Amino acid sequence: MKRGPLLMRMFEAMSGALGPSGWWPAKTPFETAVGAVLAQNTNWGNAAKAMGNIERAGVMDCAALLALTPEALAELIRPAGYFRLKAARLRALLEFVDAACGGDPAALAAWPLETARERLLTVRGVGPETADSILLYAAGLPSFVIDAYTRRILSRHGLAPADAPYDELRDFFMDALPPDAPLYNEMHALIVRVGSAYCKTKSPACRECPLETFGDIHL
DNA sequence: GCCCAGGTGGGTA
DNA sequence: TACCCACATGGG
Repeated sequence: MKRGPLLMRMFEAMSGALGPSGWWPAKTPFETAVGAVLAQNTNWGNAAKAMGNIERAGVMDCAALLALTPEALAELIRPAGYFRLKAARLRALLEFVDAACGGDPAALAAWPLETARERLLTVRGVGPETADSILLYAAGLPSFVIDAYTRRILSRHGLAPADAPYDELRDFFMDALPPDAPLYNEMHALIVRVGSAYCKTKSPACRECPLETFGDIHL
């Protein structure tokens, strides 16, 4: 089976079992971008606690966050882990968003996709996954997001090696699927939902997984 | 107490 | 280029 139809079958299997995702779990493009940094290598629940702290402090805004001292920002985001590191990364992203997007990352949509991506990648602390998350979920541009769950699911179904380079896996999806942001959005959301519920690091747990019988190769 | 979670960048050979 | 490591909290 060609890759496009295969991926669409995978999409249908997950979508049929789980229903619509309504992702990213943030209210605005700005919150989405903040969340993308806070969630790096971190349980979403912890990132959400940090987001709640920012919200309650009344500083969920580019200028307001930039006005905080690095120490105050770090303290607000402590529950997200790596809080000193992430305070510096978040600040770098905020400076970029302020200078290049007038404080709203949704404005990235005014640029061609790969141009916006290259510029985001110049920000210290923004790697390919964070950049693609912002492009897709905050700016609505069709940039497919590869994360740990995507790697694990592809590799467990024999579709790609787990340690393949990021951009290769991104191309794996983008060469096979039409450049459709809502499709990429929901596909990645479903992958994370399936991955976090069924596809654990240890013990494949494919029983009851919507992808248990997907494709010819599965565990 | 141990393992894990929606990465990234810097250092060393 | 290819590893190896630091970064840190909170839940199961």
